[in-house]
Amino acid sequence: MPELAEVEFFRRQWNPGLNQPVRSVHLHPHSRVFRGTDTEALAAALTGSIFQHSQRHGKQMILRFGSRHWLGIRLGMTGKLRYETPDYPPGKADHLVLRQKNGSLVFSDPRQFGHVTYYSSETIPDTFSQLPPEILDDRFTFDGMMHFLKRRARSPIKAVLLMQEQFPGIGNWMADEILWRAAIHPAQAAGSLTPAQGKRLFKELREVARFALDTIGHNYEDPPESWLFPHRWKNGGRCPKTGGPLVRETIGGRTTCWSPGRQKLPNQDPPR
DNA sequence: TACAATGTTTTAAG
DNA sequence: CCTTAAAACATTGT
Repeated sequence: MPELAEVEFFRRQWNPGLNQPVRSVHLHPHSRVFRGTDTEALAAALTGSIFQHSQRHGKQMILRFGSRHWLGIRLGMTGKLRYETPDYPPGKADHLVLRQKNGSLVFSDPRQFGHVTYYSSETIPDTFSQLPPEILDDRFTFDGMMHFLKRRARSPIKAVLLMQEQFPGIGNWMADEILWRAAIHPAQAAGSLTPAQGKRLFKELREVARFALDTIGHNYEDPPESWLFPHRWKNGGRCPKTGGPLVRETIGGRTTCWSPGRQKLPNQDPPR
């Protein structure tokens, strides 16, 4: 479910528990979401510790408990963070529940593509601090982006936008929204973008990320009707810019929506 | 029933 | 070693 701004929204859901001790930890030890992590150590470490801080980078979150305990959380397709009552009874998909005096911090994920990892260290784990720059960071540069596109020259631009090592936080709906705004066909080869297309892509990446964080990140409201977002899953949906029909097709392994009247493939082999 | 879902990770081929 | 495409993961809803 979640991309950049949705992850930010869910991160905030646990804010009521900040600066409060965790009284007890409830988890399903063999749940897939804990793959590769020591659940006994996690439970022992967090019991009695204070929830100090949380931050997000792309779709990843890191939370600090006490002085040397960290939880890395990724939400996968269906993960959520919720704040429930102190005696909230965990449901089937509630893999982790941290009980506090005033409420329960709940991580749920029916599909279990999400991931919860426990780290013990004085400082923030390298796996988090070493992540590539976010879209809105000054270190995310046009030249760096174009270099990455050249390294993925034959892949459809849609597939390249989903690569977290260059575009942290971008997911399926954001990629479609950005390409639609930039008037680039999602199947166009990443290495064939003109400098002008690159400039538009770079601009729209930043604008969509900024707007999404400022709106969805706070209250999960849907983007406005003037965006592609509200129209992209509707059968018979129409492009808010051209009024023409929208098309859906699998590109880069994901269902992709675009406006053929606006997003055209460059002519490669004009008929003789 | 069959298929698709706002996501990674692994596997295999070129 | 690098890029690219497809399958796999597990569950729910249409």
